[in-house]
Amino acid sequence: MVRGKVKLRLIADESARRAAFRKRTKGLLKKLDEVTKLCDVEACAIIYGQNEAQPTLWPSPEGFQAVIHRFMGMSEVDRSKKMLNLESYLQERLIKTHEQINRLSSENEEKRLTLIMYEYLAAQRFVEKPMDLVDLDGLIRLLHQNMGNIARRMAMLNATGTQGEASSSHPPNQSG
Amino acid sequence: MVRGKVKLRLIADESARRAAFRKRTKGLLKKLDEVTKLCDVEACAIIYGQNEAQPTLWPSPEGFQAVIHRFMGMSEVDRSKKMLNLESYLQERLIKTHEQINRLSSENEEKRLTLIMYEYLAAQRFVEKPMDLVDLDGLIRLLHQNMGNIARRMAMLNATGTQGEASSSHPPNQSG
DNA sequence: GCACCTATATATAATTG
DNA sequence: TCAATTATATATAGGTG
Repeated sequence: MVRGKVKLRLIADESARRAAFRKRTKGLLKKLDEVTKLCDVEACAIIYGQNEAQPTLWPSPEGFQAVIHRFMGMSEVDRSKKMLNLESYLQERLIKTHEQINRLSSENEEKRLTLIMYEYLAAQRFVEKPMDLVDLDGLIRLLHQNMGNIARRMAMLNATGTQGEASSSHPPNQSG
Repeated sequence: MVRGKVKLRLIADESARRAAFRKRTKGLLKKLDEVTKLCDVEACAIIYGQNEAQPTLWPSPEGFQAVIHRFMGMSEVDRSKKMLNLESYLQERLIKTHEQINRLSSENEEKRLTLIMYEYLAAQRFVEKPMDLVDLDGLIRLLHQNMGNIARRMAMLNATGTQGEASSSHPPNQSG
């Protein structure tokens, strides 16, 4: 019997498949480690094993996050334009949101969403200064209490600054 | 001279390093392809090459996004608890936000933020039904126009349903 | 720089304990 | 199931055009 050589399709035998998965994942991560060290590049990977509760993150949960955040941030160069269409990315997020709405319940989820809200408001300058980064509960209360003011300011800006066109991209065109 | 064997540290010669990078990246992606096919697992990877304008995404920009969204969604099981601390994740986002505030200018960024806002409102049920997924500009107008109503409903919910505690995590404690 | 080549190093399928 | 072994397949460093 020939050793080695397998066809490039799903390994039928389950335990053999798991064995192959363990070995190959190990090999893969080693290669990843090598290429990043040898060539000084940043990289990360995630592998969702069949029976694994947790996906494998490389180089580490934190390292993985860091690289993903770099990617998701899309703020260094305008990678985004060539890599993925922004509109379709937004639409995908929107769809995801709808899928998730029916599942929302936990307090943590509420916190997450409130923070997202804060991101929006801060970016739009509807809230003035960085709030305490630690007290999320306080942040939530603060946002809710201030919704009236925020809405007012939004309405004002909307009334004065509206371009009103739903067509193609032209910047707001206001000087310093 | 001995062929093969290199030490696991940065390759000093630039062109040799780039050659190694190309070869090894190719090999790496092949291995990734193999393990996913042989063992039927979901995986993705991103590699930021030194001189590359775009990072290499595997299996494709779209496939990469899909896996990352699965990960970022954190809604299948409660991976999040073990994998990363939610609070620290939120804080990191918050810091990122502040870093980005000073750079915001493009219309696209405004759209992205508005959509984030919408995610929040939809999840909180402050907007009733899925808006048209295509007309982002319309969505933006709609949100701005409705901020008054939204704020009113928020204030009401806040007044009636407030738990008011800023302490540790305890669920709202409401039965069926 | 790239494509190919070939010697060598490495990864791993199949087997054994 | 896991670890170790070993035969084989594959990846790749260094070389050539």
